Amino acid sequence: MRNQKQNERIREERKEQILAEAVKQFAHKGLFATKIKDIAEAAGIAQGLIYHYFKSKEDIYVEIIKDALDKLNEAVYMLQEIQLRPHEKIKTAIEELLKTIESSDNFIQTCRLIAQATNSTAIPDKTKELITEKQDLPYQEIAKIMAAGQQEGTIIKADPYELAVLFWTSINGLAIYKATRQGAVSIPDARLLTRLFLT
Amino acid sequence: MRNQKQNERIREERKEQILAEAVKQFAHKGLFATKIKDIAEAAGIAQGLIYHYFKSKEDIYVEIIKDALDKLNEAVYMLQEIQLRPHEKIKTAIEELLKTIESSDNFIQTCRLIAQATNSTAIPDKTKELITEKQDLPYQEIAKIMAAGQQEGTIIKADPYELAVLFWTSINGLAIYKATRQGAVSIPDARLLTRLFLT
DNA sequence: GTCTATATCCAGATAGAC
DNA sequence: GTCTATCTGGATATAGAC
Repeated sequence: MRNQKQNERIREERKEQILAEAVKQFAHKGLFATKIKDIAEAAGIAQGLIYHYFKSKEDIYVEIIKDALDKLNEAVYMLQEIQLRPHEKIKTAIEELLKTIESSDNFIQTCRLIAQATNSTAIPDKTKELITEKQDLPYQEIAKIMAAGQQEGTIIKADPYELAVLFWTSINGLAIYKATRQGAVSIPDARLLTRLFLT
Repeated sequence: MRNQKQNERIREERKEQILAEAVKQFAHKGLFATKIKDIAEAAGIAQGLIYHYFKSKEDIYVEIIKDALDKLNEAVYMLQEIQLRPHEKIKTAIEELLKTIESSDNFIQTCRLIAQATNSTAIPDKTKELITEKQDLPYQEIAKIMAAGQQEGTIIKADPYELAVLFWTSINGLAIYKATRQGAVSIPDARLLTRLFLT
């Protein structure tokens, strides 16, 4: 039936619209300081309508954190596919990530959301599970690449996982830095950071 | 009068005790997820008694964030005093900071508090002012040292402030990393990070 | 100084009209 | 599907007894 299909499309669109506003609010203020009213107002709908689309505020949050973690992991998987030698993978990864930090609000929001969720014990249990489940993969993948590069003698000798920790904490730190000083901030050149890992 | 003095001492002790518990709670859960009841319970006192010592939850928070920022700045000032050549200052600073991250909960809590406050727009105005007022000093100081080291040819050529950004975002990232995985996590060796700045 | 009891408010969630 | 009105719980903050 035509109407049913159309209704479903509207429903999906509304859901996306609510999620999009919720992402912004959560990224800027966190789970507890964000009020359902804020999200509704930003989306230009009545406060009660949110509950036509989501069971609770927590539900929205969980879905958003899940998306954020998935997005990050997906990016890491893509890195895995690229046909490059290990040290070149690290180099391009850093270049791309820093470029994304400078240009895209989306990625920064993802970082902020994950940082907040990771840094707070007062998040829903579902969120905690998602984090313990999905948080480690990026570290593992980068560690693998580091180890491979060490075999080729192009990556500095050190515990690969520690290098991965350094990799992600730097990237993450820079993303948060950028997020908290909107406007003209200069992100360090990718070559600086690359130097940290290459022989 | 003996009684008055004693009362004042008790008053100060209670205040410190409340602040100490509040720091823990805020560091773990943030301003909005932390309830006055939580703090009171952790301190082993009645919920209402908090208001005998502080005007509001926000007031406690502001005082704590102020202390955290001051503590960081104080550490930076101490670095300034040390009689060392620039590249050695950077080296010792990294060593000391990483050592502190590994051993002291205090410093990590400070990092968490500042990170949360910096990363959220939903904090009290007083807190915002404190941050804009005190946040930049550590970056400036490290940038100065970097510039001095460049004069001597011991620090890598790059914008000094960008190097400072890299310095603090790395340290901060590692502190948060450690905070969120309590237990056996290995922080990268200081030499790795030092390598990033020295020629 | 400390506690218990309570006023007040606000936000999440529901009910029901359109 | 959307809105307005409302219920309800919980949290901040205050009042008053001890």
